[in-house]
Amino acid sequence: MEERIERIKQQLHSHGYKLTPQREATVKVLLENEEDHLSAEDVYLLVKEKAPEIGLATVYRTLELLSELKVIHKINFGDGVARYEFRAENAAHHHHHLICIQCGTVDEIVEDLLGDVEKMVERDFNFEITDHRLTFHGICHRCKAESESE
Amino acid sequence: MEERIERIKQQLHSHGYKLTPQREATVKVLLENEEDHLSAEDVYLLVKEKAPEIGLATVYRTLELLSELKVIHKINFGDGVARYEFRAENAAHHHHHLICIQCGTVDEIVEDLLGDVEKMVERDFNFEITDHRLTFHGICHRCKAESESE
DNA sequence: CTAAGTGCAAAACGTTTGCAGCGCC
DNA sequence: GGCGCTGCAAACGTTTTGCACTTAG
Repeated sequence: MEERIERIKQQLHSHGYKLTPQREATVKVLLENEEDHLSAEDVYLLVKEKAPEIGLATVYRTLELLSELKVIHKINFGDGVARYEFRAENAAHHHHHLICIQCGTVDEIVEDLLGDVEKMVERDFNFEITDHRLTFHGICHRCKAESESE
Repeated sequence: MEERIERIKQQLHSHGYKLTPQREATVKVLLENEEDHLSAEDVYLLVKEKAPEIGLATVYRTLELLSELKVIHKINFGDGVARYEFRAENAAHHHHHLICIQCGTVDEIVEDLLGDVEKMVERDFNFEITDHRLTFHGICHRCKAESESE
């Protein structure tokens, strides 16, 4: 945890930015809730518990800054709010999302399912892929278990 | 074109809705620009050329209605605006998007690349897939050709 | 001292909604 | 003459911005 903050601090410094207390609080919240896909509002409320004087705008500015530095990733599941998650350190390491249409939970698949598909797309469409997004919508194992036990 | 409008008219009627002039103008714009992925604002401006008296709210309501009837599909590429495209007639027929980060063009891949991947996900994660979204971000063949010729 | 960073409030953005009026069966 | 549909304007929730103040190097 500490060393990850230290790393982010260095990334900020190398681009001429500072790790202010507000930014540090925001990063901590993101680290502590790495499993979830927090919205800016979520982050704001959690940060406010540690540092009540922080403003929503600062959280937005920090999230945008961290996105620019590619520390976090801004994702959009189509529900009108942006969510944020840490980026994998090694660029090749992709992951995907399973969104439950019943309970709304977002699970992750950390395996890279698209290696072959990407190669095919690059070749057949002469398209140089820099990133991809893959989400599955459906019913998660929890909701399936629940409906079966009824 | 005419028969497609007729079909949509029937779909509306079968659910107790009418094909009003405003709705018809909207559908026509969607049909005429099927290649593009128009935002609500885009549709509004194009419809306004044919029917200047139309309101933006009506366009939104029409697009929502057509989405409900599964005539069109609301998609979100993460740029903050919803876009719309016609749905494939046969539900099994998926397609995916190639978004160019240089020129912004959205191309389509009509092949279903995910058949095997879906089976794997359903089995390994006990997740019942109802839908999926796959987009690749990168540099399209046009921009690649352009940068090479410089 | 200077520039970056902050909090607040106001603005902007895409989208939705309330409502009075209109037009079609 | 009732009801679906429309246009307008106002409201909405999320995100951005302008500005004066604070802080760190």
